[in-house]
Amino acid sequence: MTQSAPSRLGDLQLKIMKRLWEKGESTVAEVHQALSQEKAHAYTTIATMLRKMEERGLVSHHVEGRTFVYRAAVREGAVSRRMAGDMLDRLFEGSLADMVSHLLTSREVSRDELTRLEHLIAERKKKK
Amino acid sequence: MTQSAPSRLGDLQLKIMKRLWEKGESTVAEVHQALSQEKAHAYTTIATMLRKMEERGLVSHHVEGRTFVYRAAVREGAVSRRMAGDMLDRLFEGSLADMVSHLLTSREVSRDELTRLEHLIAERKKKK
DNA sequence: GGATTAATACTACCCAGGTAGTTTGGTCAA
DNA sequence: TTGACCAAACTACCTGGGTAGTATTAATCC
Repeated sequence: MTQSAPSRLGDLQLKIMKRLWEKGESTVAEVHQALSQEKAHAYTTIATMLRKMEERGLVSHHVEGRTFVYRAAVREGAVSRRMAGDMLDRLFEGSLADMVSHLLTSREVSRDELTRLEHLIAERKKKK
Repeated sequence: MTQSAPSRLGDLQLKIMKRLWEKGESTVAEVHQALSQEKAHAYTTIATMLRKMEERGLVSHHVEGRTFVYRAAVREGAVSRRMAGDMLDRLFEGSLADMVSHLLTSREVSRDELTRLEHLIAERKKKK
């Protein structure tokens, strides 16, 4: 888990990472199985993608018998933060308030979410 | 401005769009000039990119003398919302609170921003 | 009129994400 | 021991973003 988090991941890559983060480890077959619930992929597509991702340092593998067992090589939090931060900078010049403002006008946000947000902000303000 | 906003734009494309949103209209030379402050691009790179973007419906042009004058064909707000919303769904399953939580832990946020955020949330809560 | 200039058009790459077929090699059961 | 099966390896292709060189064309300046 030393690899620094990338600021961009493709759709498929992100889905694969999510599976690995959730399960800790997975074989190609398991990842393929899991993702195929949502959309069909060829087995080899997943295998190829995992190989490419390993080259990029996103995942690593060890061998069990003759099957590869993959695990994430970057932490979920780090990736989320990098990607979200990147977007924040690219689109809103780093202004969190601008981003939230845009998202609030275009999306349904439950009362519950709003309350959670209030608490987050209040909490953060206290620490300053 | 009928074109529906795309959920992904490359770096260069976004920078070009920002220039067009800001100025309303620009020639290739003007866009090239503006972007070259930050990083050098060949003139033809900008011209090619604009042509590709027109194919995709992101911009349109009219001719003045023999130079093309480009303008945005999608609204800034629509693009920001689409892109930010896409990211929100991809990374945080749509939970705004999760996203803000992550961003608050990893970034400097001024007291001022926090206050703006508070107001945004409060405002939104009232309207529910 | 011919040379220069400045604009677009055309063409060609590279790279990464995504997709998947084909090949190879090991394992296991009949 | 041979054939079926399964896993990885290899190869190839498409797409879109990014990059830029070369060709063409039209105006304008001497």
